[in-house]
Amino acid sequence: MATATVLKKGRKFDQVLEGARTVFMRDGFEGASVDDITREAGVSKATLYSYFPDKRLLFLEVARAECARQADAAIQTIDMTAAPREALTAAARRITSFITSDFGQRVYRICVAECDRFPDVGRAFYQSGPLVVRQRLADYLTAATARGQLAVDDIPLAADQFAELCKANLQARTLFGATPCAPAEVERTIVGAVDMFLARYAV
Amino acid sequence: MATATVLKKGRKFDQVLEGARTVFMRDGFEGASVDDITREAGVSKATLYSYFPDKRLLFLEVARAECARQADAAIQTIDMTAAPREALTAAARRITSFITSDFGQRVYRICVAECDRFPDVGRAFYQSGPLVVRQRLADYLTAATARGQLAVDDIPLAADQFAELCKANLQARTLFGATPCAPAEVERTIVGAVDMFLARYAV
DNA sequence: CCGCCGCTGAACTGAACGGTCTATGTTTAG
DNA sequence: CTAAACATAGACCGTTCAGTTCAGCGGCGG
Repeated sequence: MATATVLKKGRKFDQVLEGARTVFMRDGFEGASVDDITREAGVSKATLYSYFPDKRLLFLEVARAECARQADAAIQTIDMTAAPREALTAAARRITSFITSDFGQRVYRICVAECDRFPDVGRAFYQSGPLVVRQRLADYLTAATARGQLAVDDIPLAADQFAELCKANLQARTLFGATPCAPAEVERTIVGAVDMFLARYAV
Repeated sequence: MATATVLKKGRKFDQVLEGARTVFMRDGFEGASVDDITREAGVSKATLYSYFPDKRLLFLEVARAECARQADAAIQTIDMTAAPREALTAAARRITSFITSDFGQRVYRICVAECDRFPDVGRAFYQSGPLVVRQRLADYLTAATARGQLAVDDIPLAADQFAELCKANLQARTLFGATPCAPAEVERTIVGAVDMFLARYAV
């Protein structure tokens, strides 16, 4: 990759990136100081600045890597041939577990906070997260509809609706720290999402 | 109110709060400088610090006021006696218009970003926003179910589901600035939400 | 007319932070 | 073995910013 070649110059490159990841994820962009990052990475400031021209670019690189990681996690495909209830339940479980995970929450929080300052980060997150999920779901819905297992007229809308149903209450709760989400509640949300979706789109 | 009495001392109090509101909403907590706020409020720094011991407390006060304002807006009640389709459509229109509004988006963004540093802000937002909507919806669903117009078993879940369906794609899109949301799309989301909800819970 | 009180505006402090510079290893080529 | 080239640590610099201080101003009650 051209950009990576431009950046990567020494053996401590990954160390810097890893330290930056830790600190940025913990403290956000403004909250993280470059000194913290060097300490965390076990690297000197000059070393850091030899790899990245400034803090902003370092953050963008970390964000890009996180988005890619998220895309990888999301791409674990839905079983395209499974019956609707099974396929949707499995998908819902994946989505809810990401949303309630510490990692998912931190990424979301930072992207929401910083995509004002860094529009690229917001777009990258959206495209490598929600959009991937939406596309996967849409693919499945298309296949299932073709097979006559579902009757979906507006596929993109249905995909969005299902993804959103999986979040019901869970995302807000974890994000604003009102009360922790019990596993039973997650399960209830999943079943509720699948039931509602099938009530609307089953043949 | 006891706390207000402790704080309020002079005629420029509201001026300070208003200026702080403007700047915090525009720039967030870290992004806002106290000097900016005094300039915006047309007030000296000493005056500001005579009302609020520090920036953090000032922010909390602004956030509390914003949450209250949001609660007021949300409280405009659903017509409890209307038929499901009309009542739900009206509710959906209120919810979507708040979500896609500049104001709603800013409040949400700031709360998500800062509720790590200020857990109180997160909780206040949740309780005076999503929770109020949820309660209103639950009240309506209870009434409509009693009237035999709907058949909802798990009322809190159904309320969350409906609120969430209204966000489908709209919130993520506006938040991450991928592409603006056309009014037609909002309408499509509203109709989709109501259709799906009724498919699941109509008698 | 006096004294009080809220307010002003500007100067100041101390700390934090992004970014740079220099002195000191460390590696590699000849 | 030596010297050039590069990597590194961390002191250092300039700036920004929260919060303080203080001398003075204007209006209002007594």
